[in-house]
Amino acid sequence: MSSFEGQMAEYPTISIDRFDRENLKARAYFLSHCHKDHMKGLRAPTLKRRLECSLKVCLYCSPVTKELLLTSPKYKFWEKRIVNSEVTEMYFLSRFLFQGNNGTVLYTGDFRLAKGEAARMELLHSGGRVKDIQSVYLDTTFCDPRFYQIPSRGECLSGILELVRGWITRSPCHVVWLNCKAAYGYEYLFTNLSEEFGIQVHVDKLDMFRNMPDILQHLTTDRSTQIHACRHPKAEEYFQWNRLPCGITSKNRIPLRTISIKPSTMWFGERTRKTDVIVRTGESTYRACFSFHSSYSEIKDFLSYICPVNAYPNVIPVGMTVDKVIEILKPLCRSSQSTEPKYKPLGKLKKARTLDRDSEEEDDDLFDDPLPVPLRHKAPNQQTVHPEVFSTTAVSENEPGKLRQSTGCHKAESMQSSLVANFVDCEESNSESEEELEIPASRQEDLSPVTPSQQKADREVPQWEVFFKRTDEVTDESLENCPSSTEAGGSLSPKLFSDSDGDSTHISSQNSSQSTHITEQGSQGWDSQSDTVLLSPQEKNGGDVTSLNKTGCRPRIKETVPASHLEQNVLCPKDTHSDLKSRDQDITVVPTVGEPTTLTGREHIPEEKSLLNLGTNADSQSSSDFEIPATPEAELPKQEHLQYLYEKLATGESIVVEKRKCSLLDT
DNA sequence: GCGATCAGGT
DNA sequence: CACACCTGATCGC
Repeated sequence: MSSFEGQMAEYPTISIDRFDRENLKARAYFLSHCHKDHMKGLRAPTLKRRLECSLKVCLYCSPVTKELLLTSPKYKFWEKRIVNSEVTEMYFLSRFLFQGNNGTVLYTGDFRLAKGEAARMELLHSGGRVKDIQSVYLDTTFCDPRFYQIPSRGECLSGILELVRGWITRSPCHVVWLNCKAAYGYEYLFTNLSEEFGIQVHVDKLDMFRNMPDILQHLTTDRSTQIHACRHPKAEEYFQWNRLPCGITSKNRIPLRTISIKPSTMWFGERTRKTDVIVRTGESTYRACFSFHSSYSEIKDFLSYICPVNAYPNVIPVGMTVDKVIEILKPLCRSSQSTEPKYKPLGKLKKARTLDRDSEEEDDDLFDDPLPVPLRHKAPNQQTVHPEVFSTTAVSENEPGKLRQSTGCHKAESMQSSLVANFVDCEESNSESEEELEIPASRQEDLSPVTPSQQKADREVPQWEVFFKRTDEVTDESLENCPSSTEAGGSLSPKLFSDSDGDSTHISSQNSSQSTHITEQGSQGWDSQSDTVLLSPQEKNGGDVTSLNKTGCRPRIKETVPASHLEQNVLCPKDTHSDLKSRDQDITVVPTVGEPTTLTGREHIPEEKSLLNLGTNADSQSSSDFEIPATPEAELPKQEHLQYLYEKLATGESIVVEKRKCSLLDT
């Protein structure tokens, strides 16, 4: 369960995966995926009211997330306020990378990345090197030595396929029920099963996938299939009586023979031999290994690779404490690894400021100073916000050719001061106040969007600068003032399965590791296992990464990835005029969004960015970089640092050199 | 009546 | 073990 409060110390004016409390004041929202624990407050009346008053407030999420979100009427009010942030959907994970004056910050969302895979993620690299990441807000669900290793996705999928095969091939009346807990996230499992056996998977509803053909084709509402993933509150009880959640108990008058497979996380210690990706828990019940999150060793591998200055846990595993988790993360962060001086994030440049900043801003200077260095390593959600000024740039990878940048500098007012003012000026009136400028329609069109529906939204897209401003527009008071809104086993081969009691294992993960075949397929999911590789968008047919590959196109493993050229991918909001100014100073949001679930579909979006990645490389990064591991350990003298400095020097910006200190969350 | 929270269960 | 919900009870508005 995510305990992330929604705000990042570096960019406190935006909120991610949390929409309550302090987050009600955010200038922009980001949703990484549609799991309830990441949607807290998203449909609350208070937020809804705020939207009605603040026309600039938008929600950034991937098309797939948008699609799933809007399937529920409860979230319909967001429809016109959703901005497509999809960029590199090839990752199965949903993550956002923010690049701005306060440093490059990565919010991982929930993710699972196999060892070594970070090296293939273009968004994390620049110029053949790992980017200089100031902070990472990490999915630490399994950041506990107890969860040292979790069988790879490919291994797990392989085990499930074999289990299913051993059952459904016995007779048409032998059916399996996939007892899935979460609403989304198992799509890759369904699509792989469907593809493998040529049988669609029965689900209760599939309208949410209506625009995701690659998933849709593998699902059905016809209960006569042999593979079910339907759900019902009393499903377990039904199952006891050989009744599936959808109610059927027989086929052609012949009683069904059913087995249930419950995807659940299985983990193994550092030295334990990994085995049993499938465990038999009863006469006709099994548990199959399945994880949405990275294992302890995967987390460490990932973190040591990106080597950020700071790492903040988004989740505190049960039985752990924040301090303990931090103790684990800290040694993997830069400050503790080398003594080299590191450069602090630069504050906004004066030069940039003058250029970008809106004239209206009053006390810009007050906030000019570079952020106090080490961004506070306080808790992720720090209440005290420092006023900061910065310009933002959003790049959309979608349209390679069109890069829109928006830059602007804003300084933030202190919360108090801005509250009222903003509320009055901006929120109450639909017309944008000075701060929130209207974006020329033409410009907006340029933004990345894609789907028709989105275009509309895009038009209303607020300017990035606004988001990052520190002003808080909403106060309780203001909220109140707003107008109220109107609106069986036994027969299976012993080798394959083991009884939960113990001993026997069945489908060994070790063996399965060889099944590259399966693994490949598995790569579609968001998380790729060790052998799986990230797929490029194209492979998916424009579809989602996740799941799907199967449809016709088999994912190739080792694809080089994606690319998100960060620089290119920016979602960009407004401001054309300031365009290319000092890019460095702008905040770039590079959402690499994917549904954690496997849905990363972009199917509904035609042109898609599929092209995005591939082709163009933005700056210095070339796709070839993937193949080249970016010397993880090479801590320092990074070229990028030098390059960074050169750029700063070239633009006349000031550079602050900081002595390296270890400052991982100072708590 | 609704939402938020907690407990409990799958 | 944990997860990602669900349900139901309680409390407050």
